[in-house]
Amino acid sequence: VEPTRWLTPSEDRAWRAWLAMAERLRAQIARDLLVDSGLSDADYMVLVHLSEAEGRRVRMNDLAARLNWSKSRLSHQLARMQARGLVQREECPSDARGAFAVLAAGGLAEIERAAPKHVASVRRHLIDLLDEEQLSQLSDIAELVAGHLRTQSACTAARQESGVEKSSGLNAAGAGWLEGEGPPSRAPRFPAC
Amino acid sequence: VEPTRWLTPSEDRAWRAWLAMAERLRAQIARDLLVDSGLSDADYMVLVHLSEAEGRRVRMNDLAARLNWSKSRLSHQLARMQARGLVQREECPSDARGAFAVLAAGGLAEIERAAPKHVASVRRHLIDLLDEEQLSQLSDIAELVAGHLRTQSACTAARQESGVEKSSGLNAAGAGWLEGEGPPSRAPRFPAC
DNA sequence: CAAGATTGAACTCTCAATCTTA
DNA sequence: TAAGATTGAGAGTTCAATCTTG
Repeated sequence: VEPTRWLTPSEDRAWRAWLAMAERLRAQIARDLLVDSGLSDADYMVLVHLSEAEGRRVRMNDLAARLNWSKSRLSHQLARMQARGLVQREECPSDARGAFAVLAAGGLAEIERAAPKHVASVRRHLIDLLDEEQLSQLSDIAELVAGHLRTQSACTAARQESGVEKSSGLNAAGAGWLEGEGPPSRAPRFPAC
Repeated sequence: VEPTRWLTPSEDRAWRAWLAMAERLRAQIARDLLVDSGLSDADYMVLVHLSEAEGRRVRMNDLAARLNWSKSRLSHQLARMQARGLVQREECPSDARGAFAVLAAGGLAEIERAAPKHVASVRRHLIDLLDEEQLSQLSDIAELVAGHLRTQSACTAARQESGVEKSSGLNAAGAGWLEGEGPPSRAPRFPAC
């Protein structure tokens, strides 16, 4: 068994800070959106992607991929949005199996109404808090991490084949505890999820 | 009506990169945890907080606050975990209304088994991808943003009282479109949620 | 059979109502 | 009455099965 490289204090700080930011920011912006515009973040994301697409229509499969959603989730979500007049479904001429999700007039109206307040919310809780340098640091870090997760299957496969470590050459000096020994003091600190 | 300050290209880049990182990282680490250890991220977070607490017990109210969860969510979650032998409930001697969530033997065993693989997952998908400088940049940014959202009620109140802008003195030169005009080209780009 | 998409059931989360005690 | 906590119903998500077409 290999020794577990626990997180160093500064790594743990980064991880917990990330967790707090991710959860609170997501929750707050979703809350603002719902209160201000009556849209869930799922609703909004669908409307954004459709509004940006050529002809305001996207194949279901394609849309699910862009949103990183399962087909099932998208199908249920669109059924609800269709019932509210935000989107429509259309058949695909070139492939009879396929279906298009199409932005309906009501959906366009909704997102046009919602967008200004949503932008303000994003500014208030994130963008306007950061200076130019921090903004570009965040972009770089986020693109790096997201890019590394581009292909989920590759990551999962890699994890199962080889051992768990050696993911990159960046391993800092291995300041950590040994497995079985656990984190030091009373009240052990496991890394938060 | 005030003109909407849309996101500049570099701001939009940061926001979309953040969204992609947040969603993919959360999903991947939750997937790893479930496959490797049979725990949901909610399960794991509860176990972490209980394992770190004095006496491995936390008042329900307190635990809900630390997790940023509603009382209702925590109550349901603990009911499920209790049925699996991960936690127990105990009465509070000093306040008969209160209840403690207590880490059960099974829960301790589960998190001890899960933690090493979880740390490896966190390293693989985030920590080991960043150098020391990026790690501290991430910590600083995340703590700043999370700290600003510390008091959700304050934020919500502030938004409703005054207008939407003027959140801080950091406003860059207002490169944006005017309201009603909308984003420029065909296929308008609204800020993604 | 594989790919595109939908369906239903089980599970999780949210919201409002409820119950008990300070 | 307010605080701590639970409950049940409704909404959203996931998982496996299904249906149709390439």
